[in-house]
Amino acid sequence: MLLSKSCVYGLRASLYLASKRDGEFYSLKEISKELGISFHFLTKILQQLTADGLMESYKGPNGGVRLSQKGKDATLFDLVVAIDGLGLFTQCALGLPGCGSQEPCPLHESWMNTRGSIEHMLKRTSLIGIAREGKEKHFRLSAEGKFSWQ
Amino acid sequence: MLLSKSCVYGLRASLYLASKRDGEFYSLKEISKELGISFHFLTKILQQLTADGLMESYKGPNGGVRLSQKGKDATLFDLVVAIDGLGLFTQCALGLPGCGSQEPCPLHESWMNTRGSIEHMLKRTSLIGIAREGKEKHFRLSAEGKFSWQ
DNA sequence: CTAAATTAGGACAAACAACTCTTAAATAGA
DNA sequence: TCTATTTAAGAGTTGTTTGTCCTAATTTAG
Repeated sequence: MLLSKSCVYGLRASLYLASKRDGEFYSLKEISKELGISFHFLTKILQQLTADGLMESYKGPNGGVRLSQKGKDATLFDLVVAIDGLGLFTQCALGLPGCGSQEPCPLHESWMNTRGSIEHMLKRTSLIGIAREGKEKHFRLSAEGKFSWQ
Repeated sequence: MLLSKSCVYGLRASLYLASKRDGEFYSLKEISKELGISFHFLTKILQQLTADGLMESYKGPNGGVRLSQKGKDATLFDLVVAIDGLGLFTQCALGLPGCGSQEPCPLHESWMNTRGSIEHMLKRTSLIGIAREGKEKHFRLSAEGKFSWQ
């Protein structure tokens, strides 16, 4: 698959937060339930995004997580890189180290283009953009339809 | 990563065979050594391609594998599907089951396009096409440069 | 101050992908 | 026929990803 499960869960949780009231904290319990993601697993992933500065967390009753300013400004590319790293956008399609225009593998040229189009797609898509569009078009964020845009 | 290691190894071995003398058998020992791939692991992968009809094998001294006619006609898409399956070309970027134009996830439209461009790239690239081009341009198929086009 | 709710963090378990090893079957050649 | 060479097939091992569980640490409310 293109993105790891961790990455997909992180993206969906981020889109969830982007769709909610700005500045408020939402508990992991609620997010995991509405999106149908394992609570403990999601905790790990969002801890990573919090450590990365894309989210802010608050402990205690009525605590939870929310997007930081950096998170609100983020594109999907920023989130993917935060979780899966840059590999998808830098590595050779055939896994050859040092593949480049100097010593290209047979797929180098084609893959550079395709890879670029993936990167471009993720970079031009912002969290808040999707949140805005999602409210009109009622995009899905969960398998069973538990989640709905406000 | 986009493709599994098994898939990448299968692709590289197929490109290896496409670059060699047509109709001759090449031993897995030789292929694995020149491409720097574990012998036993490569064996498994090429067994799969043989079972799929993309390669033919011959046991005993001077035995080995070669591309079948189906293999010679194959595009990279055929090989990827044989090893990694159709998932990359059918699944939702956010892993949501039943994602489609009826109930799209936020990435559906964009991902359809990107996914299509990956599919198109793999479908327009044939093994023999690369083998021909590789002899001119000396593409790399192995990490340490053990392999060279004839 | 105490209890409850929440995230943080580590250890653990299960599933899968990647790789290794051993034995069997087929074939060629002496 | 016998031996060496090669693919076939299955079992086993290792490592990574995914998922679970338990114990802190923090904060709110009573």
